[in-house]
Amino acid sequence: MACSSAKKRGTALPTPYRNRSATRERLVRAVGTLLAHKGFTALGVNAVAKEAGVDKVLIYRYFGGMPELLKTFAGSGEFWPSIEELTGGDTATLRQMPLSESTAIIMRNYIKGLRRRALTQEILAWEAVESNELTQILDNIREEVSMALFKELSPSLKGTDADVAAITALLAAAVNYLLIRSRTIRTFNGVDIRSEEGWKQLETAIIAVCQQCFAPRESPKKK
Amino acid sequence: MACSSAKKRGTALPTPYRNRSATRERLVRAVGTLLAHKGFTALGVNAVAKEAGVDKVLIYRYFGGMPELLKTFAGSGEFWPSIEELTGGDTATLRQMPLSESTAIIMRNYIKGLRRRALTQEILAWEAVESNELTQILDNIREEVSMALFKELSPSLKGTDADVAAITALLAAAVNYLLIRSRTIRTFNGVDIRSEEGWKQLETAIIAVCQQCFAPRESPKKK
DNA sequence: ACATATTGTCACTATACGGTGACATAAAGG
DNA sequence: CCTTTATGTCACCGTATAGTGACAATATGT
Repeated sequence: MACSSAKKRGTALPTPYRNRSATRERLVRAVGTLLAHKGFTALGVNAVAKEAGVDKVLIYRYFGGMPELLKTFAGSGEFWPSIEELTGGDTATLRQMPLSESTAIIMRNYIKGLRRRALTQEILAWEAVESNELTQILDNIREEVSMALFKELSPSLKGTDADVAAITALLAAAVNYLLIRSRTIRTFNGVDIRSEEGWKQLETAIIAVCQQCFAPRESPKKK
Repeated sequence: MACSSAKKRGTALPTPYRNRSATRERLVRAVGTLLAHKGFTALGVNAVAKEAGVDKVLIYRYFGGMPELLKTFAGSGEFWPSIEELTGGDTATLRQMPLSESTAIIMRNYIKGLRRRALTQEILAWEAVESNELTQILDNIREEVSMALFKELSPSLKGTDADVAAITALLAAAVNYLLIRSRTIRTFNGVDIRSEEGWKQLETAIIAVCQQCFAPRESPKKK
């Protein structure tokens, strides 16, 4: 594709820069850098074109508009932890564990995976105020992954009375919210959500919740 | 709006409509209705002035600008559950309860109090993307209330090993997030966050977490 | 080499925004 | 009564946005 076309007529300009796919890619990458750098409030055709160093009309020519460009951007990276990332790779052994253990591992990987994705955090904040191609794609992936995880852990689900879906929903929602808010505030409920210690604190709390709520029944006293 | 003022100079029209405080109030109320109706993305001097039916220059004359108007609006209503609302009124009896009970009550009141405040939910979403006079005030109130609650429950805090601050932070954060997201998505982790049943499900899950994690130690085995 | 289609630049429209100055009109006070 | 002050209306400025048409420069195919 990168047809680094030969010079044609004379005048060697070392700039064979008339490459459609290259500029397309520059635009897509510009979305990412702009999103990570300035946030989504600054994301518009003018800003993206300026960041990419090309004319904004090419956004319309090559993508049809910002929505399509966003869609392309959404497919250009991994914005969400995959099942492998969440489970640590071996779902087989995870399935054998008690639910209190497996959910703790998953939540720990979830925190780690999201904390290192600055772009995803930005999109998470975006999702709070707007629904567009990008956020919908991310929402779909999230829901698919969680459903697949439930399927994966289904044998473990029998051993508990707790509402696993609701409790894990709460924990994941809490992580999402605190990540979003850490961009604008420092403490939430007295917890420092900007420091490493604060997140260690939250992580151990989450693991404690998993262990307390999903603990295997040792003495089947009731039912 | 229809300032049916007298036509020309003569004759007393029964419309003494040159009232500063009245227009001030109209502007403040316009912020509320606009915020509840169109969301904060539509909140600007032009929109507020149009909604109030007055000229936007009065926003500058009477308030100095949007930030001050927002500040006034923030002081014009109760956007956050008070301690009384969260505790149910009698903090004395609450203090006697085991922590698993008192936190459950507080969380239940928190959900109820926030679910009925549509405007607060809008501001919560706003906080995800921007920091302004209104959101800062709300953040301060929230932190103050939570700190006051901790003080109120301090006698109960001795009886547990759990990190009460971290766990309650998680639960409150989860409620905030799910309320925000319910405006744009229907299900989160398989839970229907738009239905009454879904929130009942979440509420029982939260209460279960409180009971499991803050349960009083019956058998003091360690320490 | 030439004609053609592609790639890119520029200028422009229309719209909306925050903000300000000039001016009309009403109330208040002498 | 007339003057002064407060209240409200209007027109405008500068800026930024999304989007489009015209045109230059380059690559491509014959």
